[in-house]
Amino acid sequence: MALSHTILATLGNDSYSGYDLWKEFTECTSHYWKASQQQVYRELSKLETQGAIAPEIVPQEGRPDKKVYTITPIGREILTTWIAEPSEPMAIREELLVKVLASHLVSPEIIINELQRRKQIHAEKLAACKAMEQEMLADRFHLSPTGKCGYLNLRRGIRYETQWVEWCEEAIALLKDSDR
Amino acid sequence: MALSHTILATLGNDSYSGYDLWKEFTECTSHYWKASQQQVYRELSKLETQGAIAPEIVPQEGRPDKKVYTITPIGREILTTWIAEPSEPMAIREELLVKVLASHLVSPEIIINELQRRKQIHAEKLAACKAMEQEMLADRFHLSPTGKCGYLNLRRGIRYETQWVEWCEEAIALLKDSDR
DNA sequence: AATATATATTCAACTTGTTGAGTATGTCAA
DNA sequence: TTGACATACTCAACAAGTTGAATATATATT
Repeated sequence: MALSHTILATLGNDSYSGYDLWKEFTECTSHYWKASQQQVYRELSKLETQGAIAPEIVPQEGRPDKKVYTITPIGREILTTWIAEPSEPMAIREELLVKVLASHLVSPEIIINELQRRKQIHAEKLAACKAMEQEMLADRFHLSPTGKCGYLNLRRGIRYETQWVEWCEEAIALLKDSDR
Repeated sequence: MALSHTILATLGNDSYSGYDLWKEFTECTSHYWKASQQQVYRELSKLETQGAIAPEIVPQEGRPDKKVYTITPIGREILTTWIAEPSEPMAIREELLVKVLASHLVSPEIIINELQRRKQIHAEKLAACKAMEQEMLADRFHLSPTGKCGYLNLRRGIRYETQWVEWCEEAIALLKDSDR
């Protein structure tokens, strides 16, 4: 939807290579977006064509050279214009909710097992987020403007995972009840 | 990602025309998915080709005729197989989070105003969801297997909107603090 | 009578996201 | 020394999602 803006926003905080960006977007702590390697590289080459980002080839020892991208004034302009635009809420688009919606067509154990598995996944993510929050709060970086912005994203992640865990519990309880 | 499955899941509960489905997917109470008219009609024609759904032309007075689709045994088979597969968590992919991530590049008022606007939107959605919950709880339909599934989706929606409101408040407070 | 809104569907072009393969270098452990 | 893994990037094909327009009928408002 707006991967190019997400890349620009990330490059607004620091310089990254395509590979580094991809890792950012696949890590579980990156709650705001996800993207495949191919998508990241494609968007980077588009942004480079637009002049929004500038590459610098960084030779490395023992590893392939990497292209490190930095945001340009043009890119910064695109980014700040976009930030100032109002943005509408996005849909959840969560498969699990769709499955629950029609789960009366399958035996309750199937969906209860799935809900239990998902609860576990979200509980683990939540633990990882909370650990990261402790790290952030420790180094006082969270008090800087950039740090605060990152911290708020993490806070959203914590709330998000907390809710999933709670909802899974609620759903399991209700569906188990109908089982009886 | 899986709009066809979402359509099948919806048709698993009741029969719908393309237009009715589109309305379902654009209503704020449909928390699980959203889709454009064009997407809905395209997926419907694909599903019809597959034999997963069967159309019935319903003549109407004073309105264009409509094609009402009903799920077939083939469609039910596709749906139940899909429900039984494990599904991984989806990314949030929320523009507002990306904007907050780079919001230190713009003046704080811009992002605070946007957060206030969004808080308002989510508060309204939350109120609508809660009203719908009261309706559901009143007619005892929520005790049936199909009703429970729909109710759980609504509960997820309530939790989702609640969290947005709370997070917006937290974000506004933290960013106002840095303003001083 | 004209305009706006709601119902109901279809076509075309485009952007974004997914999947799979392919190239290349280096580290670490069995 | 073979295999697994991590770094680093590219190409191609396809599926899914978005945007804009077009067609048609009926109701409500101005």
